[in-house]
Amino acid sequence: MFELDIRSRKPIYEQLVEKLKELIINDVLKGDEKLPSVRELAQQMTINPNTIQKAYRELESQGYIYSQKGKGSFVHPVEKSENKEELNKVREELKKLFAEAIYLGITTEEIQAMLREVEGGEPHD
Amino acid sequence: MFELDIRSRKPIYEQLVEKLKELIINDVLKGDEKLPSVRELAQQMTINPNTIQKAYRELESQGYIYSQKGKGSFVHPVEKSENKEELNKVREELKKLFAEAIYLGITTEEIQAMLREVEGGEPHD
DNA sequence: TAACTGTACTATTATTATTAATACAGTTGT
DNA sequence: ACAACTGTATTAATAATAATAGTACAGTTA
Repeated sequence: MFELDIRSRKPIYEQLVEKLKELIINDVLKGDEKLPSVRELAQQMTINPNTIQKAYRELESQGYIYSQKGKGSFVHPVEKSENKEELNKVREELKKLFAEAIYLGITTEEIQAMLREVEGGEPHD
Repeated sequence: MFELDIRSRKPIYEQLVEKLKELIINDVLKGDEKLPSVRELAQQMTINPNTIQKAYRELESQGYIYSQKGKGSFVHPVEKSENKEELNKVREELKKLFAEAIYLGITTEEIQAMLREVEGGEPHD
């Protein structure tokens, strides 16, 4: 499914959250698609089930997946602008990053080009 | 100078790095301006000097400040696109954030508006 | 019923962050 | 030369967090 950097200083569960978020955002994992079960993924990656569970719990609280006892965990289909907290967090991060990028000398033209590039590749329906 | 969230799960030295970077990027701390000494800042914030040093070391490795034995630590004046590693890291983060923002339903128009906003407020010379 | 699911809990270990106490070398002003 | 600053380095002890291990319970499915 993906790989983690075991010797990174970033906690495993955080890396898991990031990677899964990426897959969901890039529509590799489609809406309502079932994720590997906690135990299954744990075995695949040879890490502890509790660590997977922690990542799933985090993803759920951020609104990216939902879980049902006995059934499994699934990708939360996007209903636009649903998670307001997450939305504002992203807005804040964008502003910070823009300031940093400009500070480092990245031109607004380049930034806009990157935006168009990402925009073009994201018809997630 | 600023405040840290002592009960955040994010390490103190990381918070320090972020805050200082922000001040530098937003030109609150000007080029070649002297930062508080390791011991001084440690006393002000009632945290250990080693923690400050760790943050300063990180900022130096990222190219945001420079330090001189016996003299102090200073804001590194920007010579555009100097730190290529940092540049590419920011580019990568931008792409990820764009994808996430679009996924969450933020329009490209809004993103462009935010960019213009930040752009306008950053004549750091 | 058997074999799956998520979830919760406690205990233990491993890893990392933070503090603490020194020490040394360079700078600055007196 | 001296005192009082600077950054830097090192070692040790403690605190905080991440990760593992083992177990249990409730819901689902065939």
